[in-house]
Amino acid sequence: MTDKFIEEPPLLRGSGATLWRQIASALEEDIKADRFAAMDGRLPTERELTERFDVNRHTVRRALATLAESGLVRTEQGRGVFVNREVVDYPLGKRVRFSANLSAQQRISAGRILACVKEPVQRDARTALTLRKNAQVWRVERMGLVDGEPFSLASHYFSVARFPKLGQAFETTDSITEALKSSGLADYERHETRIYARPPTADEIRRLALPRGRPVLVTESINVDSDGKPTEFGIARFAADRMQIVV
Amino acid sequence: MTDKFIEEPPLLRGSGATLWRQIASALEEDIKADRFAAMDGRLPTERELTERFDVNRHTVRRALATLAESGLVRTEQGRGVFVNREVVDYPLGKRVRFSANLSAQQRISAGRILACVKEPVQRDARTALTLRKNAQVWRVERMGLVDGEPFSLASHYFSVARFPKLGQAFETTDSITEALKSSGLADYERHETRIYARPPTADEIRRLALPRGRPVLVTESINVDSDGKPTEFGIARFAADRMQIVV
DNA sequence: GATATGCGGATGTCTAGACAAATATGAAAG
DNA sequence: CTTTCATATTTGTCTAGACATCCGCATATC
Repeated sequence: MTDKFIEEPPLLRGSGATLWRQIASALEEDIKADRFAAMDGRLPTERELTERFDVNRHTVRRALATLAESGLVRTEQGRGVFVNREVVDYPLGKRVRFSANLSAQQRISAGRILACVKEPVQRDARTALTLRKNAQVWRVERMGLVDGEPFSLASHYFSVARFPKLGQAFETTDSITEALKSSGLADYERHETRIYARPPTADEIRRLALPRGRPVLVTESINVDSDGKPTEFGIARFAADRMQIVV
Repeated sequence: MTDKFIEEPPLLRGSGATLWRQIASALEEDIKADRFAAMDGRLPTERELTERFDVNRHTVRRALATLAESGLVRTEQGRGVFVNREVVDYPLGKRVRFSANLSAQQRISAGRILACVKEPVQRDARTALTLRKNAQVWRVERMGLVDGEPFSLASHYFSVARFPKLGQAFETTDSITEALKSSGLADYERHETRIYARPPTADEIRRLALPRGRPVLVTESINVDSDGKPTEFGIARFAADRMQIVV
């Protein structure tokens, strides 16, 4: 068949169940069956839905409003209604490892090292890592993936003096933890994290596949080794509509 | 003035701010200033609000819907729209004292002893306090108040054999903890609590100022002393729309 | 006195249509 | 090729009216 919805059963009128509830649950079913994937998660327009269900536009809007209320979809004026990707919890405990926690959420996390360069330390990283002026640091750019989709963009800074051979490690692994281990750092924990949000750059919009007008959530975190000495300064940018930080 | 809303400033039309948002915030302000107290927390009818703001009924309903969404009011079909009294958290930890927790919630708790009688123990209390048949118990009826409003009705049972002079203590205090202390019980903790709900009696409707059709939430709890011996059996009835139990 | 019945008033649902605001798209201009 | 502009599309807001459903209350009936 050419149209998935051509055989839509008519709504039950005057049966106790309201029309808008029936529409909402029909759409909810479609969403959960991923039937809007072909339209990149976009729902039919309100006009199309009025034809599909043969009701007034306001009745469709009532249904969409409840779906938006429950977080299942979001409406964007002038663009359409879109299925919300599921929100990923991002816990910020001292000893929590993101990938381990994601496994608990039945998700697959992965990453890709985009770049690894040696450069003079800049202001924030220098303060965080307590380095002297003009010290050399590794800057590692990494894209985090959840279920294969771009999820985060992170810049990690490490002292070259402390980890002289860290750069080579990233030729064989995409994991920060692995690379640090091969450089002699067995364990670390989160020391301090600051969280804020800002509008995205054009690059972030493209790389994180951000919807128009959505901010990026930024975390700046300092990790320390078992002696409490700072080992890493990281700035991570997240698609704010796809995750929430849990403290 | 005879009408609090007679001088309602007209809504700003075409000023960027939507009418329903202006209506919602005007009503929110009225609610927070307690201006519906004279009507027992009932808002004007939708028809009256359309006249007050000079808009269509649907526009008023849009505003009311958002207020209901945020929990500020509740609508009852065929009756009206009512201000929700704020919900009080009632934690059920072993060592938690209600009044102390309420202070943390910026509320004032108090109580009033309604009655204190000596009588033969009944079934539930006898099981809970492990007393023999026909043993005498104190039954203390107490009304709990939060911010001066009736909040709970509780029956407390204590063994007369264990606390022979407890009855006199309530002539000078309204606090259960105080009275027990004067009878030699310095400390106790919560042992077990069962929770259920049922329709209220006429007396409970009156004393707790229950809205029509609302159930009472009932807790049956056993407190024990530091040796683990049961000291108190209590049945408390709460207005379920004014509190939630936190376990 | 207790029980039905009916009525008015309240909120709930649905339809119909208009205009506003934001967006997407393609044509025209530089 | 890029920018600007007009236009069509899409969602947002508001109005108008009809009927349904639920509630409270007065009245009638047994």
